[in-house]
Amino acid sequence: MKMTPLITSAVMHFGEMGSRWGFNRTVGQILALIVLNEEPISAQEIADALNISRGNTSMGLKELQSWRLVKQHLVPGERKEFFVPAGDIWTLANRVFEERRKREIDPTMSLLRDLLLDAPANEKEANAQHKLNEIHDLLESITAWSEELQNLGPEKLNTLMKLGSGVGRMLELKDKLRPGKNSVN
Amino acid sequence: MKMTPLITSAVMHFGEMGSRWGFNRTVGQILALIVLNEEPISAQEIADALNISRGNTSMGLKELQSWRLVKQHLVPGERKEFFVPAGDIWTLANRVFEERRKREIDPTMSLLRDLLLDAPANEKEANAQHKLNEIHDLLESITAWSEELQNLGPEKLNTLMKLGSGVGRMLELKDKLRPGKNSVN
DNA sequence: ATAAACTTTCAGTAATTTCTGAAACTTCTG
DNA sequence: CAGAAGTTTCAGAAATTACTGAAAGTTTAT
Repeated sequence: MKMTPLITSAVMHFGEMGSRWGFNRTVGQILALIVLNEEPISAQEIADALNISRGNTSMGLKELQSWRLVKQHLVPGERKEFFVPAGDIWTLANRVFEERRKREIDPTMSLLRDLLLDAPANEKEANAQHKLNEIHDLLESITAWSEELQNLGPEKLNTLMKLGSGVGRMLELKDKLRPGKNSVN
Repeated sequence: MKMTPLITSAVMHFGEMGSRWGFNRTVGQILALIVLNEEPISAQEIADALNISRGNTSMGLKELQSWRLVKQHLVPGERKEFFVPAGDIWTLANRVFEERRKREIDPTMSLLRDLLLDAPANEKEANAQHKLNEIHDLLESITAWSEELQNLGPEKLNTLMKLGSGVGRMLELKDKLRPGKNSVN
């Protein structure tokens, strides 16, 4: 399980970036290693390759499973558990988005909803509530959007992508085609 | 500068979430406080309201300025510096996206480009490079997409939003309307 | 030029997060 | 069922990150 120089660079980098992506260095490294290895890899091999303790490896794998980024892979005849990516790159990216949304947006939405229920005690609070409401709506849009894009799937998303700045023009086109209607539904 | 209970809850929550959004607790609290206060607020007032040291406040404000989320606001006749949000909620959200992209995606894209330049040393590396290439392309799409959506601006984005799952159908519609063309451009 | 009012910096400390490794646990095999 | 092969847990240690507060710096007024 010695890593080639190329894989080492990539794994180290994903470790550094890990913390920015919502998990820690080790978890980032483990993920990179699993994704870049065509063969399933055992926990012990991971610990050896990355020079980390077996315990830490176990925790990292647990976290990656909770993010649904890696899954176990049973090799017939082997006692150990092996690990493989939980899907292709597109799937993994989607999972990261989803999990991050759960951790970064949902709790805030929930708090904002609560705070908006109470009647404002005074002028100051009324103003703050207005701002909070704006934030709430924005987060709601972002959530809806990201779900939308996910459902679209990679192919259609790519079509839309290639449209580039044409998206704006297409929206105008649509309005001309179906005057008086605001939705295709 | 005593905070009302509502504002306190919101500020505390944004503090907790701060770390998940890419900055630390204090920075999150300062941002919330500035956004929720209609009046410009001084560094000293912030330090008092949040019970943090003047030094920490200064560093937090510096960071928020580096994210382009707050800006200074000179009150005529006052010696102190006051602070206000650097724009409306939409603008602030965009800035957060942009800054995070710079920190979370750009460095990886750059590394990936480098790693893809070298010829693979063996079978293993060739496979890894293929995966890295997929990741690179995905990140590129994400970047292009987010720029696109930002340029669209909130109004058009909302139109698109309301379309909901109709976006997919609209793409098909487009293809029927302009057979043989793959772009509106 | 001095002093007053304010801001920034940064060395040291405090708080938080991550990692280790030994012990406990689980499964399989003979 | 004993023990071998493997996994997980978790208390304490190590590493990292954030915070304080005093000293240095800046700007304005007189």
